[in-house]
Amino acid sequence: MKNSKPKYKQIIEAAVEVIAENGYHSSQVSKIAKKAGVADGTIYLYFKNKEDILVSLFQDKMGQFIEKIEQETTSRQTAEEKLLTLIQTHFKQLAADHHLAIVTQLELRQSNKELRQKINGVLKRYLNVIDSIIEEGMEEGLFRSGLDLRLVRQMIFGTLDETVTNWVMKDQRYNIEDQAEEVHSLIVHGLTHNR
Amino acid sequence: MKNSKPKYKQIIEAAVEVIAENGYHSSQVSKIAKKAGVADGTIYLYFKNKEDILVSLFQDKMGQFIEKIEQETTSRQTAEEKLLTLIQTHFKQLAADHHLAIVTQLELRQSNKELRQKINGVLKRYLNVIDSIIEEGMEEGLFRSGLDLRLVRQMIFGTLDETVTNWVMKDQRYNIEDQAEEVHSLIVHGLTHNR
Amino acid sequence: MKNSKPKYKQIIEAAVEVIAENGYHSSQVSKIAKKAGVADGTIYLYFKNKEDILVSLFQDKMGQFIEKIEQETTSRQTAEEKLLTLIQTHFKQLAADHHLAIVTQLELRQSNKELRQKINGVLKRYLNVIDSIIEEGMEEGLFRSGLDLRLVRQMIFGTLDETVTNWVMKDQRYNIEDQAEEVHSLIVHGLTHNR
Amino acid sequence: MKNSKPKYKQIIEAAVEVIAENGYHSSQVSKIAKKAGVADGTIYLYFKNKEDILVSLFQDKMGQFIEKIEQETTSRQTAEEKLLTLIQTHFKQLAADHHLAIVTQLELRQSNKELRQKINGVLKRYLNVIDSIIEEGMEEGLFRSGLDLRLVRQMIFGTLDETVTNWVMKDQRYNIEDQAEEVHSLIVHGLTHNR
DNA sequence: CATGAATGAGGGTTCATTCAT
DNA sequence: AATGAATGAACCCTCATTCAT
Repeated sequence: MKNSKPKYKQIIEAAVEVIAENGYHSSQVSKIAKKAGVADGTIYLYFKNKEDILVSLFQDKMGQFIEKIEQETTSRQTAEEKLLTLIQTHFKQLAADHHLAIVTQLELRQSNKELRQKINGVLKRYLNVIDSIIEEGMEEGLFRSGLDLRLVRQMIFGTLDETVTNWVMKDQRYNIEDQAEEVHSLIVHGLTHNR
Repeated sequence: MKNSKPKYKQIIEAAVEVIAENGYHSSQVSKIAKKAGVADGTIYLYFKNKEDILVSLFQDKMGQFIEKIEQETTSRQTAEEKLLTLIQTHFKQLAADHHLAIVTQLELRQSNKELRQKINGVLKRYLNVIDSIIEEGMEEGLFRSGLDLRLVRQMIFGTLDETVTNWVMKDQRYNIEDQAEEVHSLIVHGLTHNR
Repeated sequence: MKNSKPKYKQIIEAAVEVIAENGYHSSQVSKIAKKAGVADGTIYLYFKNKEDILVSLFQDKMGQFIEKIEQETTSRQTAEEKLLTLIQTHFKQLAADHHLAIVTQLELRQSNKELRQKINGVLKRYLNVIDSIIEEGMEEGLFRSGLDLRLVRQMIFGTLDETVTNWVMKDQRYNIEDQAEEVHSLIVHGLTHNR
Repeated sequence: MKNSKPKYKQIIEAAVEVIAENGYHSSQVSKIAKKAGVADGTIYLYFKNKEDILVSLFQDKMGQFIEKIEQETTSRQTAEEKLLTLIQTHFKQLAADHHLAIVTQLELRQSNKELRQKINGVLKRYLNVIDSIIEEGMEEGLFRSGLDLRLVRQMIFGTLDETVTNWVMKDQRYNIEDQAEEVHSLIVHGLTHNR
């Protein structure tokens, strides 16, 4: 009675698994349908086309991802603590879902420009969280005032993304959560001596 | 006198243009051949297969790219100056070749895992340059000792890559070279007050 | 009512016709699909690849061919009669299907070694029928004992095959069934006087 | 001075080797040219096209083959002896040139109908030798009069051809010359008791 | 809602042949 | 005579999407 209901979810979960296991280019709609336990045609009752599966997948998973980060960071006091929490939560969540990590860091990047732009739309919410923390830090006087918001955001996101991608490409063989503090320190203090 | 360029070069230049203009997945071998002014079959006298064009393109262009960076940085005195020069040269070169920027930042990422691994092989040389500068900075006492080389490298590369990608995705509408100093400052000093 | 034939059969029949009319090397999959009245892709729902069409065609047609020969021969009393019936049935069946005759005698021989080996596998069953008749004839005392089974089999099959091939190459302009008795006589009695 | 002369021969010998070693469909003109030690274009100074190489090869080799058979058979007294000699010489020559055996029995059969018809033109001379022996045998009273010349010719040629082909397909692992007498006996006396 | 058989467009690669040198 | 770089036509197969049931 309820098992047959959330076909939508079923299909998205299947897509994550199939893409993580087979790679983006070997993830045919029929393979996803099979893994989801539905007929090929059924996919098209829930998704406009194949790309729509991927966008929905990303929206769905990233929505939760960001929500969690929003939750965890708001409870912190200072911008510095919030930033640390953001990094820790970012790492923790991807470490907790190996399939998702592979899909977001490696496989979904192989999509075309159009799809990547939609993906960027989803990411905007995450970037806004980063922006808020930076602005708060500047207001607090903790961070230098006059920072170029866009550049800082790119530094932070670029650093996290590159860090996670390298970890995934190394088959997630080390514990990435252990590196949150050092990454945080690098971002906050840079390469030079902390006074 | 006019077509005296060796076919190999001709084809690589054509590939950059075709990919930049049409996108990775719409860049058929026949389109590249046409742009290069040669027959389809001629491509295969100079390249093993389509992937080989792309790998060669990347090796060729990145080879020059890195070489230039190596040249420019070695003439600088301190690690800090070298890092600034690296960033400036990185930005300057991509700003000077819009097509190449599109190809490396957006289109070539859509390739499959196998090709991306070959691309990473080429990038290694660039990462080594970064590593040397960091190590030099630590020896000089300019940078904190005890930095995790891999993390720092990932921060620097991730930041530059993300910065350039955003600039390309915004259709290169602003001058990225102007941002080199601020990016450098962020990396060296972090978000907090310098001293 | 009219297209009720299963697609599998439809495609095989189309393949025989197309190959007989156009020759092996001009028989593209798309041509077979068109003749069969299905889309190109449909072919691949029923056959693994192009070669599989040809192997299946041969298995299917030769299966019936040999079955018929087995049926007809078993009802005969002596080995000599069985051999005559085998020759008659062999000729009769190919005479009844001109397209098939062209395909088996001329076109399928142009296939590569791999395919020809699979074809030989199918032929084994026919060769076994011949062997049985020879052995029976020797046991009956009708044929010389001590005959080299392999050589005799090769003589019989080689003679029939060459006879049919010549008839096909002469555009099947004479009645090959009329020659069954004389061929039989040659095989059984050789060139010399029958006592 | 003389080494460079018979390019024509050089190319034909190269073709036999290349085809025997690589198979018909993997024997590109460039491969033959390389083995012959000439440039690709040079081939076309001596042969009209690729097919012409193969026809010439067959004419050349079969010319010698048949010549030898003509020589050996004429010196024999009776038709029966001549037939035995024909079989022995046929087997002996192919046994002496493994490459040629592979090419004529297996590889050249993969050619298209047109080429095979030209090949048959060359074989006519061989078939004439067979015909003469049969006619002689009938005149001598050794063979039954009233034999259908074409059928007998097909039986003899079909038997020899099938015998040799089987031997080649079994990688020439046994001595085919040893079987000449038994094959001869089968043809002359058939399956039944020799009186 | 669900199915799954059928569709058909699209592209990398080989290789016989040519021809300027 | 000889070269070999250049040509360009030709084809099998995959897979996202549809639609009759």
